[in-house]
Amino acid sequence: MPKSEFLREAEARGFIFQCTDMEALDAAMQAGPVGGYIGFDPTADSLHVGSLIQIMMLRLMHRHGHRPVALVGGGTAKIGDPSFREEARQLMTAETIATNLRGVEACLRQFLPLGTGPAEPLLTNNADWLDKLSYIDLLRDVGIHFSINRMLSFDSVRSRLEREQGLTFLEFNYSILQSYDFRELNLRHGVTLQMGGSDQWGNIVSGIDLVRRMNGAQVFGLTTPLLTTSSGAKMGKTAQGAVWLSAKRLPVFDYWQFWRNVEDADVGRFLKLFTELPIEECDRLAALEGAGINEAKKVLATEATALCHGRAAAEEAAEAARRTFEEGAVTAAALPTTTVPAALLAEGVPAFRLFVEAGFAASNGEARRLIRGGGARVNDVVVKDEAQVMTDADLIDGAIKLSSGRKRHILVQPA
RNA sequence: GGAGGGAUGCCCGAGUGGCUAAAGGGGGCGGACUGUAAAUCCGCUGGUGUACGCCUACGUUGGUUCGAAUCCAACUCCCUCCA
Repeated sequence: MPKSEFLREAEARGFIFQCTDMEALDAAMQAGPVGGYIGFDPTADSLHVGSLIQIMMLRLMHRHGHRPVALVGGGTAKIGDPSFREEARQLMTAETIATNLRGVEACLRQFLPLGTGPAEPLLTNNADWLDKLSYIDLLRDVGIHFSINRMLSFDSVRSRLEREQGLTFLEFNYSILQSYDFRELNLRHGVTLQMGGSDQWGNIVSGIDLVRRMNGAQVFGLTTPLLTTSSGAKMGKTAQGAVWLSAKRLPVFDYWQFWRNVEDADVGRFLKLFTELPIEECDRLAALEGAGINEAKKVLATEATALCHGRAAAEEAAEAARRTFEEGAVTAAALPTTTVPAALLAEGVPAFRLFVEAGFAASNGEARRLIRGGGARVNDVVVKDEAQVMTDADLIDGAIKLSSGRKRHILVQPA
């Protein structure tokens, strides 16, 4: 049982999967503030729920007086992490990386009060040092510490080698650069802990080795469990795709809904991981029986959304959900909205077309099937005829509410 | 370098000349039941069109045939074994 507050709470909340040296890390954390970092690769212009456990970990550190460091992989993104991947990642262009970096940083800012003071969360970019490396120097200074034999033995790499897809030299170097990051952060900011998902274990351990050899410092690694839902699905994937943290990618209402629709069995676990309510409160809510658990889900949704998008937006989403689901209101201001050319409605547009415009169907045929199946509603009235024509006359408060199934709603406005 | 095997729809996977828009499963979407849950049951699941249809699709290209996912040739990629 760890003694430091951070590790105790992290363990109690379910953040810890593996640690390289729990006792020593515990001792270090009791002795004083520890700098710990997590890397985020800019593979898209927003992070998604899959990275949330890492972000929450950084917040948890901060709350306990340690210094969280968020590293964005502006440099490593040029290579792509091959760990546990079946195929090589598509290489990204410099412009894509730059765009993604801005998006990822914005996501991190949503959660972390960044600053430069010794106790404030720090944001760094490994392009700052990786871009400057010279190949020969790197080989001599860093390469000499890596054993190919050992690198080949990592699970994350082995599967790639043993199975079909090969592993290019480019990708093989990812691990070395990530290790080098640890060393740089240790030198520059005194970081002594690297955290990450359990799939990062191999990379983290390599980094610890490198820091010991190059800097002569003892540093630590801590991984979080791979999160799945109770029914085994990978956390954070929904029908629509990833659950994005950026409101540009996923409306706040939908983000709230994601948490609201979590399986019963996951509520307690998620409350502890993705909200900052006291553990006892999480346990109390998770213990609610039957339909009562829905109250816990609402708390989860609002709390988790508040951390991501702010309290006000979260409350608004909760209210929109209440009006939509509990009162059956036709329009609720905070529902996601989209626009269609005003001319469409002025001239009259078939309902199926509108469902396509709203993104509820990928093709006219799919929209027709939705209507045939009885799952399409306009202003809460089931659409019976696929050819039904919508016009300006269908606007209510300047918008038409489209619903696909019980749960997906959107307001369509002419523009 | 040599010898075999393989490439099918979002994924897995059946299919060896017409009955194949292509079995079955998964996933997804919708419906029922419920609690905006899970489990279960039902329907749908290439595009276009109201519809007979038309278009696109079984690694790529070309060929045989009235007709090809299925036969032939070349090419590309992958796997296994030998050296």
